[in-house]
Amino acid sequence: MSKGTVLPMTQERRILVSTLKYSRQRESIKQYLAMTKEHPTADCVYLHMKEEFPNISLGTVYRNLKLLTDIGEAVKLTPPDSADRFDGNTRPHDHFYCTRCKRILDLELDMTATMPLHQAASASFDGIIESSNTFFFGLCGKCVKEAPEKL
Amino acid sequence: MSKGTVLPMTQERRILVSTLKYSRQRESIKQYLAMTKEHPTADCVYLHMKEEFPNISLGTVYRNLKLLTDIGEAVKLTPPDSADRFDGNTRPHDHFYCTRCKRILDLELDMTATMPLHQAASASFDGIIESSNTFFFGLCGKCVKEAPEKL
DNA sequence: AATAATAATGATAATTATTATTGTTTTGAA
DNA sequence: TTCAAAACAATAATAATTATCATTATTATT
Repeated sequence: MSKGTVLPMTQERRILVSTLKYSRQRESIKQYLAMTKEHPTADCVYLHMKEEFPNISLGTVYRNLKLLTDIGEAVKLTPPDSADRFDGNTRPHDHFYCTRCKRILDLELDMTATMPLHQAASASFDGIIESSNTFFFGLCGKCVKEAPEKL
Repeated sequence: MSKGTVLPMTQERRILVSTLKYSRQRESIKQYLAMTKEHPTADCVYLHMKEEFPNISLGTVYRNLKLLTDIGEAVKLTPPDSADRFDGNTRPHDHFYCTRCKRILDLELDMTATMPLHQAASASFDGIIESSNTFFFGLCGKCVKEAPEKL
């Protein structure tokens, strides 16, 4: 099965999806997520949206981020020690979380490396594994360069 | 390098560790984490501790969970859609999060399966990867049995 | 095009998880 | 036994997120 962070759609949400109405705000959020590689928090998305929609409400941002996540047009990431982040790249991929600068970076891993993990997990488990997300921790290249002595 | 969820100890915390004083509350929390397989939340730990220490404060539980995590005697897990969980099993292992019942289960994976992942991640990355944690999502065996029709 | 139905919005209140503060008690070394 | 440091309980404060509600925007229907 596919590897990734997309959670299964619920029955309730399926109904909601069928009656989805267009909104300029949601469209703009989707577009922003699609182009950025920053993995922004809800608040960060909010600040960006304010440039286009000065009156946009933070609740609207949260509502749409959840909606986009539920219908599989965005992915929610939950790092330790900070707020949730959102990623418009919905292809299965993993992430690196820099413990110094708190940035999240995409990691497109080799399929031959990820398959055995999924296989091993399924083999040693009696339930059904639908997806997975691996968070790698350490120091990003930028942080290593900036202060290599602090390793 | 080792695989797991233990974040690197900070300088500040290292000092704290060197002057650590005994406390019955912390000892009990540690013992509870060591024996349970439930991956309890801070609040859940708090309720258990109340049986032994009726006056224990939730703040004390949080403080000690963070301390135990920092000195590597516990591991903090950050699932999506719910509060942080704590695991007294500090050996590197991954987790399964049931999207239906929200339980977290331990997954001891085959090393030959996890190594290529770590290697692939390191190879395609210019920083330093110190550890990782994979969250698998799906339905646990119990949920599949209880309602197989709802797959 | 006017109208009706309803989904989405902005404003804001409420909730949840977590951290910080403060005064008191416990611990362990001198 | 004394004393400073650490841990405590109680509680206030903060941050992130969700819920409520009256108004506005979107879509389907006449």
